[in-house]
Amino acid sequence: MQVSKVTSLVSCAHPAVDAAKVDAVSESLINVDEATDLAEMFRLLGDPTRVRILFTLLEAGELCVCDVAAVVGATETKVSQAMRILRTAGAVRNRRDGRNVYYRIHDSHVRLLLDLSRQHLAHGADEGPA
Amino acid sequence: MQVSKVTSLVSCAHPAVDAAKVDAVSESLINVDEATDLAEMFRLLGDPTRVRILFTLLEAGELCVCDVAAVVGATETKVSQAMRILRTAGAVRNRRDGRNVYYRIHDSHVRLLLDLSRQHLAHGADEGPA
DNA sequence: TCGATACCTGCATAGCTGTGAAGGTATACC
DNA sequence: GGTATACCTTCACAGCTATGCAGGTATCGA
Repeated sequence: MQVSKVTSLVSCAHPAVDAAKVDAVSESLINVDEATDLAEMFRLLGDPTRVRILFTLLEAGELCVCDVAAVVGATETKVSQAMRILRTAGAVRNRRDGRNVYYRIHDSHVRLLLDLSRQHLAHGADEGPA
Repeated sequence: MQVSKVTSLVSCAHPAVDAAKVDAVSESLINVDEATDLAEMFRLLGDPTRVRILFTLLEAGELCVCDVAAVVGATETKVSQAMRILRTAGAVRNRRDGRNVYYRIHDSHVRLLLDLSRQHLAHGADEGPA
C-alpha cells in the first residue's frame, strides 16, 4: 500500500515546490476515510445545542429528555431532534424507564473531547499561538 | 450571576422530573456563548478537506498552497478556499515568500485536538463504550 | 513591458442542516 | 377503556456550506 513512487501518487496541478517534502508528508498523511470519520465526529460537536446537551449529560451522567430540555433551555422537540442525531452517530445511548427516556454519553472519544474542552475553558480560554 | 433560584432560571415546558438535579447541572453548565465558541471550533474541523489540510500542516510545519494541494490531492482553488476559512477562524496563519504563500497552524487548541485525534487513530480506532 | 506562475476572490449552485409545526406512539394512571 | 404525559417522527423551509468556474491580483523572470 502506497509505495513511494515520488510525486506520482498525487495528482498535482503544478510541479510541486518541494517534491521530497510533498512525498514524505503524503506517506504519513491520514487517508480520506479516516479524515471523513474524524470530520464526522467533529461535525457532531459543531452545534451549540448539541454541545450544551452533551455537557449536560457529561455532568449529570444520565438524564431524561424533559430534564435536558429544562437545563439547556430548549424545547423538547429540539432536544429530541438533537438526540436522534447524537444517537444515530453513536455518541449517546438511551434507556427507557416508564414514560421517560434517559440518555447518556456512550462514545469515549466524544467524552474525552468534551472533558478536554471543559478543562481549556476552565483555566482561561487563552488563544495563544501554537 | 446565576443564583440558585430553583427551576425558575430555566424556561421549562414541563415540570422537571428531578428539579434538584436540573438546577445543579444548570449551575455548572457552560453558557451559550462558550458553547457557541466551542461548537464553532469543532465545526471548523468538521470537513474532511480541512482535516486533511490541517494534518498536512501539522506534519510539515509549513507548506505553500501548491504543495498542500499536491499532498491532499485537491485543486488549488479548493485548498485556497479552505485556507481562507481556516485563516478567518484563526486556525492557521500565512506568510508570503515571493510568489508562494506559506501556511502554518496557529491555534494551539486546534493543534492539540489534531494531535490527540492522530494518537487515537494510531493505536486502533476502538469505538468501545465510555 | 510582457507573459508566466501562484494564489485569491466573487458568483452561482446543489446539497446539507437546524428548526418549528403538527401529529403520532408508548407508557402510566384513573 | 379513556385521558394525560413524555417522547418521537414526518414534513417543510430558511439558511448555510462546500465546490467549481471564471476572472482578478501579486510576484518573478526575461
